[in-house]
Amino acid sequence: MEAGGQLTQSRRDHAAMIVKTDDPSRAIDLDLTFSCGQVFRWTKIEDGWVGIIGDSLVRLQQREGRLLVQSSAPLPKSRITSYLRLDDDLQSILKELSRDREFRKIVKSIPGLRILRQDPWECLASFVCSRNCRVPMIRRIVRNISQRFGKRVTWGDYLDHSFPEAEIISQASLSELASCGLRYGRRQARELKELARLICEGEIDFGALKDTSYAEAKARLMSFDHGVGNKVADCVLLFSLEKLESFPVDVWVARTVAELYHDHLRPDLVSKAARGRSLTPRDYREISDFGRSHFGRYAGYAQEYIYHWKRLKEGVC
DNA sequence: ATCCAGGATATCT
DNA sequence: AGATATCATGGA
Repeated sequence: MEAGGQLTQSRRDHAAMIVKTDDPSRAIDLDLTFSCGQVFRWTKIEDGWVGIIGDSLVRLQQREGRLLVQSSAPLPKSRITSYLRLDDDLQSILKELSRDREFRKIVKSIPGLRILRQDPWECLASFVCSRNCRVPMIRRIVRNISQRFGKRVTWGDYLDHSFPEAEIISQASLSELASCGLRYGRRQARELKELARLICEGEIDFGALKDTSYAEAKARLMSFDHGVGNKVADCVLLFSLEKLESFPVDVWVARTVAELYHDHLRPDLVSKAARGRSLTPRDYREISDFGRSHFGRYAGYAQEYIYHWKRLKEGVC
């Protein structure tokens, strides 16, 4: 191919694709969406967010009523809109969730926060690693795993690594995994390896889980005793398996629900959650079930708004 | 130093 | 079935 053709090809790859977000139903705030603790591998560089979708390095820039998208390799626009869940009518969802004064206040303070549609394996691995960690540490662990086991991707000045396939992790050494910062000695490393193996062997089939009900998919994910309990399962179901009714409960959500909706919970649970005490499975179920019954089919969105609003208010992030 | 983090599991009563 | 003990680490 002649030089002119290559230049044209190169320009086409690096030209910014425009995704329109001017309609209120497609509103999105990248800062809120990437820093709300649902995903751990996007970083803000200058005025853009850089991360990986599939095997491509992607840079997203927020502009008035639109997003500018650039990537190291051509990506169909549908891949971007799917990842960002721009197919969710955010305006309608938030309207449906705004059933009380407290929640309307929350929505008003952080409009444009969206749930993403993540890769299930990366999401599962991330939240298995999340146990006993704060968000910045989760980010570091997931980054370490990617750097050590993922594929190197470069694009201009940017360098990053894809998240390693389950097959790679299923063959990784425990000590090498543990040295990425996983907790509890080699225990979490073993859990991650076992989960990777189950995925490779088809025992965990994300496609099938997407087509299953929330309750069945959750029971399946929790049935292996490899580090996936209530909380991790709910996060994976919400952030990567289309279960928007999932209502994950961590210490922040428990505390905030106890504060805002104390009339709906047992008094002893309210005081326990307010003090940040750890929850029993029964406590977890009570708060999570409340979330689903109060907010309905989009309870997961409500959970994420509550979580991020509280953390911003407390100055944690 | 002490406390805590987007908890899960094995082991009791 | 529901409470309790244990796991074990970087950072504030």
